[in-house]
Amino acid sequence: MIREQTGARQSSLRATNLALVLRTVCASPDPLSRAAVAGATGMTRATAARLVDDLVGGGLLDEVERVVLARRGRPATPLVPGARFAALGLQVDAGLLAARVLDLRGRVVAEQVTDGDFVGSAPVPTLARLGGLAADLLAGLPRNLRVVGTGLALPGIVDVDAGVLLRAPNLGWSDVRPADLLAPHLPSGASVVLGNEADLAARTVAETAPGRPGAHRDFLYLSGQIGVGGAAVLAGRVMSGSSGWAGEMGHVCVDPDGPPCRCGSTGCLEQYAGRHALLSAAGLPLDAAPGELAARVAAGDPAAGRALDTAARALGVALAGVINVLDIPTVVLGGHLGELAGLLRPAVQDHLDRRVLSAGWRRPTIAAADTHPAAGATGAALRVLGDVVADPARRLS
Amino acid sequence: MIREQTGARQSSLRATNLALVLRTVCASPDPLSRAAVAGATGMTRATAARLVDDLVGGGLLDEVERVVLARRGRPATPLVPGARFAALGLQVDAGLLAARVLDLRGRVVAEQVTDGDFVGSAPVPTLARLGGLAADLLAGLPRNLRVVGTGLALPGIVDVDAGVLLRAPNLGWSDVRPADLLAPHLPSGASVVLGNEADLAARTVAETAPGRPGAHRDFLYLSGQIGVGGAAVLAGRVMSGSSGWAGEMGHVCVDPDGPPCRCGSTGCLEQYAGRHALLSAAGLPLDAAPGELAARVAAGDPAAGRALDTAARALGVALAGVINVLDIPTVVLGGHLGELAGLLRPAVQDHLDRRVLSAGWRRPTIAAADTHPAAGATGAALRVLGDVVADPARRLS
DNA sequence: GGATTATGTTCCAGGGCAAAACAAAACCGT
DNA sequence: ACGGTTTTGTTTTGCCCTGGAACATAATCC
Repeated sequence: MIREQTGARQSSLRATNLALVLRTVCASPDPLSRAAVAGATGMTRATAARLVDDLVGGGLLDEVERVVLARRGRPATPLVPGARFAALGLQVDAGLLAARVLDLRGRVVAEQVTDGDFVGSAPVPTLARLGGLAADLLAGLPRNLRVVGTGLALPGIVDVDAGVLLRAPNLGWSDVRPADLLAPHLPSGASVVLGNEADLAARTVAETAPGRPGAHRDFLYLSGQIGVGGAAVLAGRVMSGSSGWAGEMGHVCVDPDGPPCRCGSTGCLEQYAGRHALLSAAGLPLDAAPGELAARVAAGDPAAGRALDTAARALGVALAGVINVLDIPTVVLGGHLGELAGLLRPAVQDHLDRRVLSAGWRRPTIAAADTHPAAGATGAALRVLGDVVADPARRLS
Repeated sequence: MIREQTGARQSSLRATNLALVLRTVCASPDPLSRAAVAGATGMTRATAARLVDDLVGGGLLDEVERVVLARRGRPATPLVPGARFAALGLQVDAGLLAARVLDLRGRVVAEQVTDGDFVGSAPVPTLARLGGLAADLLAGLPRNLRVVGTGLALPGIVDVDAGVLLRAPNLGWSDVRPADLLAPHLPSGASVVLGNEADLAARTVAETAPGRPGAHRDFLYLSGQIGVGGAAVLAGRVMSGSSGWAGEMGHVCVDPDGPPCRCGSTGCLEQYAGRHALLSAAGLPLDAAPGELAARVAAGDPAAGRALDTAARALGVALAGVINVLDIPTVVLGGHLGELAGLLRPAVQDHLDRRVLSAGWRRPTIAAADTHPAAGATGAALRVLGDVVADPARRLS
């Protein structure tokens, strides 16, 4: 007999409503009162107040000083997400290591980002170095801050459930269990959740703080790194696929007769719009900044212009295919593609208008992510805090 | 103030559990007893029995005669989905009109399928004719059968919420509101839910009866019609995109330098693997059966072989892209592609193995749907009955 | 024919929310 | 200054739903 799903009981009701209240407060751009929570959720003030009290008791919500407000009636007690809860977000990328502590309000409590070249590095020392960064960060935190978990963003294919990095081409890693290597540096018993870097970067676009919706809720995120990663976000949730390996948009085939890709296929998007591909097609060194390419295009350099056109065409073809399948007509460009968004947009838009079937009804839009460095680390922390927001009852008990 | 979501109350709890019980019984291949429901859901026998009693009272579950079973203890009362509830599924396709009544047990209570050529037909008479079919069907039903709603499968882009068929290229229809045209023939007050034909056909793969899981739960469905439609199914749910326009896999670009498509793009999958494209590339008339093509390939006809190879390559390229983005490594072929699945599989599999990034960890599989004619009509009925299973409380009150 | 066993039912207690009355703390007007 | 008004937060009461345990039922087994 297969357990379909567990039946809901009174405590489930409570857990659901606690989550709803916390989510409502987190989602609001400015502090809500108990009465406002009741209004937003349709609950009675009595019920909302009781749930809020419990959340405040557990530290998941804080009552803050009321600012002067010229309004009639008894003054409200403003509620904000609890500052005591935080999560550690880590990131390993080809060019950097990052550790960042984010609290439930979405504030960066502490961070440490170090540049470096980790292409072809060995997993053990690299993760040990990252663990060291994390340990330093945690040691300097206020005593009363509760770090509820750790997330780690990795540039490759990750088996989330098993906690294994299967393959990270840019790092040259495969079959690594980072949690085991990080454990010595983290507080004992701390769990480490893995995630794909693009998925987690996309999450920072979907939510600006734990539970707070960002500028877009439905979009395709394209992360321009050495390769090209991506993620599809629907209703604010990153689609991770049936095994969490989704979002490899860099290997969508743009031209079956195109150049071979190291993945074994031919004509992958990455071969046209990846950072290395773009720069070398423009005749620039591989470590040049995207801004340099933009400057050359502006100066009328024909090779640079051609490289950009080729990339735009490839992006258009690949994205149109994805949009036709998923019906998500908003594209957010991150990484070097975000920096070049201004130059890429006209041509990409043109291709999308022509190749997306529903373009006549809803024209696809292209936006640039305002990426901060190491967005993956922030996303990893958001991922952990998202669990807290989704099930606060577990933290109360 | 935006209403986040409504708070859960006692009645929500009950509604959730009623749905859970009904879903559990529907999902089970053979009848369950009250105690078995309790076991499967983790509820106590008392609670499960109470919920079952309510569902039986409302006709959503039936107690059936117990067959002799050599087991100790008080004999159980077998429960099955209620036979009183049914839904009407309709379908308009380029080659047929169909009306089918499906009950909650997934049995076809009545059906009527008529062939015809509706390419370039006028919406009003065609839908009137379909309405006539439906009316005849409904008139002949047993008096005690409750038809809870109507679903309509259409071969085109549908705005589900607005109830508008935006564009159906094969029919030559655009901006049609079928509900208005069907209403005169249906019982007054009956609602008509629209859906894309491929989405609904995919649903028949995902569930064999209302709430009963089919052979696959996560798969890409490709429906070979005149064009090529499709749907992505994740966890048994058809992904309809942010506006319900998803699944247009026929217009994924396979080769940007390929032949122009009537959609305005170039090198769409449909131009290689669509029924017309395949047949004409093989030198067959457009109304030939897929079996004829298969026969020619078997006989060693070079043109037919080339057509099939081209289609397989295009399918491989397009599907690999989708699998890389969505991580759904199971493909189910329907329509003429299903009939040719045996011949297509080796080459498509080959392309997928090479182009899917995660193929090394989980090899993509290709299956053929055992399509019955007018699967869209069945899917449309399943869609309506799915609402009943999802919220039985509404039917009790 | 009694013991055993599994199913279905009945009864009571506890937890959680709704509704309404009540208390509190501000602003407004005279 | 002081009562009226208004909005927020709290308390009380009642209802609904599930859990748990005891009981009733209907078969098989020995």
